[in-house]
Amino acid sequence: MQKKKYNISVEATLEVIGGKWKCVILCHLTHGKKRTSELKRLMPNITQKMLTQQLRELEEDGVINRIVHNQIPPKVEYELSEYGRSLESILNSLCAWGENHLTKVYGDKFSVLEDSVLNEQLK
Amino acid sequence: MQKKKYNISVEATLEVIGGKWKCVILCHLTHGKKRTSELKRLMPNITQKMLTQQLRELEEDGVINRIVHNQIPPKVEYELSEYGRSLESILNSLCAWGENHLTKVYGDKFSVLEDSVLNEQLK
DNA sequence: CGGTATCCCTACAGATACTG
DNA sequence: CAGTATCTGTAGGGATACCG
Repeated sequence: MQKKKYNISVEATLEVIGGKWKCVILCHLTHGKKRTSELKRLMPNITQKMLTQQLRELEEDGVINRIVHNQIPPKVEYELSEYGRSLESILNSLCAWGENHLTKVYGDKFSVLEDSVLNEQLK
Repeated sequence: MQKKKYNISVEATLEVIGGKWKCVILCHLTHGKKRTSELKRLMPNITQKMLTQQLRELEEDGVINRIVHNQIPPKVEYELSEYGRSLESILNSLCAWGENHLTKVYGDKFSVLEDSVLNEQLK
């Protein structure tokens, strides 16, 4: 058997977006093309290693594009591929559900730090 | 700080449905109430320990209900809670995307084993 | 049948240092 | 800036046995 067996189709989805950071990365990319360093700032808790690793896997699965600008200093950008954009509505739903969930759990004042508050987080 | 900090709201969603088996369990429950043993048969690769653990966490987060029938032999059923049903459209989308993805990757004949083929899988 | 309790191990991820 | 390469540690999860 060369093909992996799945007992339910959602497992195939999870194989693509189920990594520890993949949904988060993809969500950020729904807001547009991002440089590596931007992603790192957007995810203060991810390590360089994990970031690269997860990006590679997402690229292999065809949901993101890696754009290398040949220049010094290096500049690499990532964006949702056309195929990856087929995940956009799911990603948006996931974000929306999370927001609503936080409101439900913590009340109106919950602590999602959007892109704005990143300055003081750079430990 | 008593509240966990999230850098993006999808992290809150992942906290609820991001466990290794949670999406799979929830997908099965979108098809209706299920007994513990049914779930185990639907997920041949999950261990009793993980199944119970994931079910407990889903229950704590309020997305599933645990229904205990006081009888011998014991009978316990799980179902999506009302709150959990707010995840249904996401779960369905995840399943649908996975099906489409498998078709894309493997062609029309892919190996998702739906509920039907479970007989010969009970190793 | 459904659920605990143990033991145990490895795969994943963190830290650090280095390269082009 | 972006990305490797090592080393290391730990906690997530497997196997097994047992309980109500």
